[in-house]
Amino acid sequence: MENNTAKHILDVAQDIVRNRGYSAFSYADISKQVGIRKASIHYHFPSKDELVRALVKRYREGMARTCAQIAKSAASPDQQMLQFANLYRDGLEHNQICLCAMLAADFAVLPPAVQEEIQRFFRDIEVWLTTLLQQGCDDKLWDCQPSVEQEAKGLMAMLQGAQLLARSSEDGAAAFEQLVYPILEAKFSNA
Amino acid sequence: MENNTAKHILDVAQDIVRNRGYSAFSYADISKQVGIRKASIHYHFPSKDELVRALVKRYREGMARTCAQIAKSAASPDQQMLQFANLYRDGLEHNQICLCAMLAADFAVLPPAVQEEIQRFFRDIEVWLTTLLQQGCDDKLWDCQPSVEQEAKGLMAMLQGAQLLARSSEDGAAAFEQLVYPILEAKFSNA
DNA sequence: GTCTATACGAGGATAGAC
DNA sequence: GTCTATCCTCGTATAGAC
Repeated sequence: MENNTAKHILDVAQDIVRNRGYSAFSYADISKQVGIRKASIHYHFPSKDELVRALVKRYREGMARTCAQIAKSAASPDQQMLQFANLYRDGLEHNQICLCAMLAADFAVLPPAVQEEIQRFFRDIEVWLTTLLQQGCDDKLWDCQPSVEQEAKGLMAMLQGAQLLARSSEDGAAAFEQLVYPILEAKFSNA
Repeated sequence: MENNTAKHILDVAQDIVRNRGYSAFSYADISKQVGIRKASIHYHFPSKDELVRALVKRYREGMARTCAQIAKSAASPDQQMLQFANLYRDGLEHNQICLCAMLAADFAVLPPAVQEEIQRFFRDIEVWLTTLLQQGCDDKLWDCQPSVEQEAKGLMAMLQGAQLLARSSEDGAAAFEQLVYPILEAKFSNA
């Protein structure tokens, strides 16, 4: 139980940013939810830029671990694809989209170090998806046209976009499911 | 030439919001670019909420007109689809994504009146795309699975998501093209 | 590590002169 | 219609006591 204050701050900050965006989150918000004063946050993270940079880095590394676990599981490619999509759906149940999807929208106002973390996140995801698609093609389950790379990019775009669209629905998670699942079913089932 | 100040303010505000988001735009920004004082903006738009509401309404109506023009043109369904996609690409040349895509990310911090405008925008787009897809299916050009409605949702999601992803690339317009065009080609060509 | 106190700028908004 | 002047709140950040 090494649940220190720094982790608590990042947890709260992540909730706020995923829900409201980079420009609309403040030390005051964190202060209230963590239960310490604004000034105390600066002890753990000297500036807002540093805080967000650490936040995105942690998020990216966590996502990489989660994806690695999915990949090394015994699940079939189509099950892996569904597990991956579910990562996005789950956040929507609390009105949260992917941290990096939100920050991609805010890209123009981000400090350069954070911009680089975002780019790396999407690169990692694209590589992971490409690998999964390649496996499905090798197993003769799927047929990726015109290429696995192209299919991976298209899938990423659809998932990111579906989250955005789901935000403006009353039940975001349901809207996401209705949009994404039939498409995944049609393209990446193993029936 | 009835290019009054109110229109100038909205033009500038639109550029800023599409580039930086709702929370990161201010009266000071508009003031500088329009060449009037902050206080003068309040004469045209009493509050920030009113300004953004007028902005989204104008954007939605303009988009509806543009789409109507595409629909009533002599262009074939696949050409219409390309023209539609190009609307999104064009903004990226100035680092701008669809106003409503940006505001969908900021949805949680928007005043209710603006939220309703956003929802209406996406509804309008979805109806328009569904109509186009239905026409293509009627003409035996395309085959929409599992349904035209589903295909329309998926297309919207991909286009919105492709814009987001393109933001973090150096050349956003090029990244958008490389992601979207091959997919449109594969699905909605008339060859 | 967390606190109080404070600096300093930027935010939206209003009153009233011109 | 646009200006100056001003208000009040909130933003990040720092100094120094405990």
